[in-house]
Amino acid sequence: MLSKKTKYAFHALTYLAESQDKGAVLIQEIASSKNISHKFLENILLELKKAGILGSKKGKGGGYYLIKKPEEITLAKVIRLLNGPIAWLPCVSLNYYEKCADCADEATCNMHLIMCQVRDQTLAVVENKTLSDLITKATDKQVLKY
Amino acid sequence: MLSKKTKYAFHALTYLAESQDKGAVLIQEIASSKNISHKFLENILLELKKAGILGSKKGKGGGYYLIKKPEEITLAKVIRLLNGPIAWLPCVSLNYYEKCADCADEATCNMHLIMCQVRDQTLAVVENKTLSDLITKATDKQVLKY
DNA sequence: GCAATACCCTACTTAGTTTGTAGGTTTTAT
DNA sequence: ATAAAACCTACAAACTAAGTAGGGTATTGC
Repeated sequence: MLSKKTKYAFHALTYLAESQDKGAVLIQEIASSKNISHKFLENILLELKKAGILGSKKGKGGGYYLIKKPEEITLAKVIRLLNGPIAWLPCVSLNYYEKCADCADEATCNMHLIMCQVRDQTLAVVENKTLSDLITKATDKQVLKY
Repeated sequence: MLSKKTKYAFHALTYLAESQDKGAVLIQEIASSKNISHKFLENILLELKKAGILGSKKGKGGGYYLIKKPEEITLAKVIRLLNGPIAWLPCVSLNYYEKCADCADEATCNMHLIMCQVRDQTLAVVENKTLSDLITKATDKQVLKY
């Protein structure tokens, strides 16, 4: 299951994507609009900034804004950042790999092979979907849900 | 990520599948063979029993045994039982469905649709793989790993 | 300049889940 | 009867997620 942190991140990102023409957006504006604790959201936006997804401007008139195009921000990147590994086992994780303690040979381990399949099937979706697939079209207004 | 409980369940099930001809197997035998705390494993086996996967025999000479053929026990069933929902969001879960608070219409929610895809891709694997895909062939001995 | 603004940073608290432990009860074979 | 083994309830410890607190620091508008 995706953590609240991850969901909040997607909420904030979609909000920012829809406000791209307005320049920097206040944390407070996103927080109250999406019903997220201001301080909690602050941490999330900071993480997204450190990951190179968001930029920020300090001082009066400051705020956060996207520094990438929505179609360049994959769901996989956001999920890995806020939620952690996508794989079900450390030994099949591409970004958080850890060797199995009780396994001699990954090439012949049945569980390993099956979990690789699960990972690849999942990645086939989330590596190819981006923020642009989440944002609502102006002409086709709808509520984002998750 | 799969919990230890889930991994332990798979370890125990593979052990039992490989011991099918020997009748009831002691908790202690599985626990020490797979390096699992006896008492913790006890709870897991009990859950598997209540789910109709295992049978048991009390008293002297008792133990646990499979009451289904390995090829009838899907990974999905075990994962749902010990690990919880397979879906990434409650609103796309087939077995643990919950409505989203902040969503009016699932049919038009972009996130909902994408998460359905992830779920279906995952299920395509784990609903079609069974315990028989995990057990080692007698002629092709290998170590199970996860 | 300077005060207001708003991001930045560290640490802490609270709540919930996972993992594991303890001890007793019931059932069965011998 | 007795020993063996599953069954059951409750609790404890460890870990993680979620949220809070308070100040520090850079920038901007006036």
